[in-house]
Amino acid sequence: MHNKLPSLQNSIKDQKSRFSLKMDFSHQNPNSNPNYTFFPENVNPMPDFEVSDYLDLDGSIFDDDTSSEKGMAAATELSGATSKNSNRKCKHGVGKNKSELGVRVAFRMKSEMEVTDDGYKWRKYGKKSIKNSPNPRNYYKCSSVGCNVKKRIERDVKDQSYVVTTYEGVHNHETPSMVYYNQMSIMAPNAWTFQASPPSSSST
DNA sequence: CGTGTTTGACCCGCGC
DNA sequence: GCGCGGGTCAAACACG
Repeated sequence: MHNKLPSLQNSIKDQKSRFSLKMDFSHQNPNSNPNYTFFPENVNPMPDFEVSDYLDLDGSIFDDDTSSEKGMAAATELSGATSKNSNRKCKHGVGKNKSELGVRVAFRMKSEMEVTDDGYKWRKYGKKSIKNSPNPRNYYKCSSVGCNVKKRIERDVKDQSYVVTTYEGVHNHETPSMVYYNQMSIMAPNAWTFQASPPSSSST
């Protein structure tokens, strides 16, 4: 259950932290200027966006608030929808089973947008209408070479205002944004100082 | 022209 | 054995 793998929790929490980072990215253009990560403190970049649950679909549920009930419901649905897949091999061996891919984590968040940018580059490879769900499920693969991480995005059946994002596997690379950030930090460390300062409120 | 999306077809496991 | 449902492929297409 919870204590099966300490590294698992760390991995999940790491993904969550990256996910939080991504929300910052999504406010600005994530690919052009990662230095805009830090939005003005007095501005809520995405007022309708909040991570409510994050789940390990192998059975454990990590909830950091009282929304565990919702998380449980989502986990039940998702595990039901994916349990078969966890036991089967894809026809071409492209799809790996759980043991090969690593952890599977589902984020359930309130968002108007179905596609949110988490800093990684994803390529859509499928779309499927799901039984008992009015909304289709979208399938994405990480575009990075050698990275087999996948994610599924679908709207919550019970609450359409929530989006369920299921990550399968762990990235073996940094986010493109972070790579860019690191490179720029090395090449021109001073270039970042101007924006490290809080946004000037005197602009009004 | 390179890259990403769309979408119909196909494959596979499971339940009946 | 058959049908259903979910996951993936890959050709065609769109776009910058």
